[in-house]
Amino acid sequence: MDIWKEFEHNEITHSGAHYLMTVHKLINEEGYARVSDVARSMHITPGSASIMIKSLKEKGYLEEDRNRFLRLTDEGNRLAQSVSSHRQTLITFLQDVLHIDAEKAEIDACKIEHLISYETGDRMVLFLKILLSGESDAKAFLKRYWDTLESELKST
Amino acid sequence: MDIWKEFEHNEITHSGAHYLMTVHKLINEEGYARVSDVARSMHITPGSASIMIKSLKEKGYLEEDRNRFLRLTDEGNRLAQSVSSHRQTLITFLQDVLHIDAEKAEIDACKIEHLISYETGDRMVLFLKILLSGESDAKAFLKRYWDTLESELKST
DNA sequence: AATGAATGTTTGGCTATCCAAACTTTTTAT
DNA sequence: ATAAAAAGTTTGGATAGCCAAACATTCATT
Repeated sequence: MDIWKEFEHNEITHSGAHYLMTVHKLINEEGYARVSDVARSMHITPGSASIMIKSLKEKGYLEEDRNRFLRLTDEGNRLAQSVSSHRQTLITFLQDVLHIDAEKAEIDACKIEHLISYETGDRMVLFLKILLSGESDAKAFLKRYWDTLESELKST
Repeated sequence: MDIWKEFEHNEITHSGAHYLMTVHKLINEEGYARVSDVARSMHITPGSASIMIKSLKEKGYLEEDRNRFLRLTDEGNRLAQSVSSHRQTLITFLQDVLHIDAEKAEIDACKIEHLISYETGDRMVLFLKILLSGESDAKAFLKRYWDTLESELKST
């Protein structure tokens, strides 16, 4: 398969990832999540949510009890956590390292959180851990980057 | 607009970016690019290429001369170069810094090259320039990351 | 100029994902 | 128990982008 065609072949779609994370969030914050709760929270119509949630159930990421309360399966939970963790890692890198402003950092992170591989996610976590560890070499390097960035921004 | 819905709102789609980069590549390597050349190069049917190329012409990224040879407009060229440069930057970061293997690095880079903002792209270029400059602090930090990575990989 | 190959376009089908609106089912409150 | 509200599903329409196959056009060679 051509590399550029791999774009479609992901474990989860962007939309699917956000459904799972919304269910997770609602259960944590409200204690439960039904189709219409998810729809409200995501600002989509109940019709769209109904269809997408059916498909996520068929894919084994969501379950529903007798009273139509949604639950993440183990697989769904694993995926939601993986995507959330990728997002957090990316936001940290963009915001705290590259110094992209918060709004743009969130948008970029949200766009790519479900697309990066586990490997990339894991290595970024390690990379950031060491980069932000406070060790003198890391601190010196970061300062050099930030200073250079600042002077480039000033000269514009 | 909810942040997660921004996923769709990009200057160019993944597919569109690859059409533009293919036209660019073909013109450089073969001297010209027609609909069927693009289709062949991308391993898609001429029908799909015909339709997508029509839409890229309507969007002002491609032009066709009297003999149906395709050309990038200034806008198309700018976009193709921007996406290519993002890709190269991402590959460098993933491969030369994080030490992701070449194949995985290419796939990840290809998935997100058209999604990151100019700002992120620019800052990554600067970040990499300083990180890979050979200065002692950067070198020490990188070595620490690589050593830690290696010992983590060994312990698995 | 005529024929066959190459090239290009159109049509209908498929998946994903959204919306609006109609319809059904369940819950709640009287 | 019945009416209203809430929740859920279905249907039809839209966009993006792919394929297959039918169709149209252009080119190249005799």
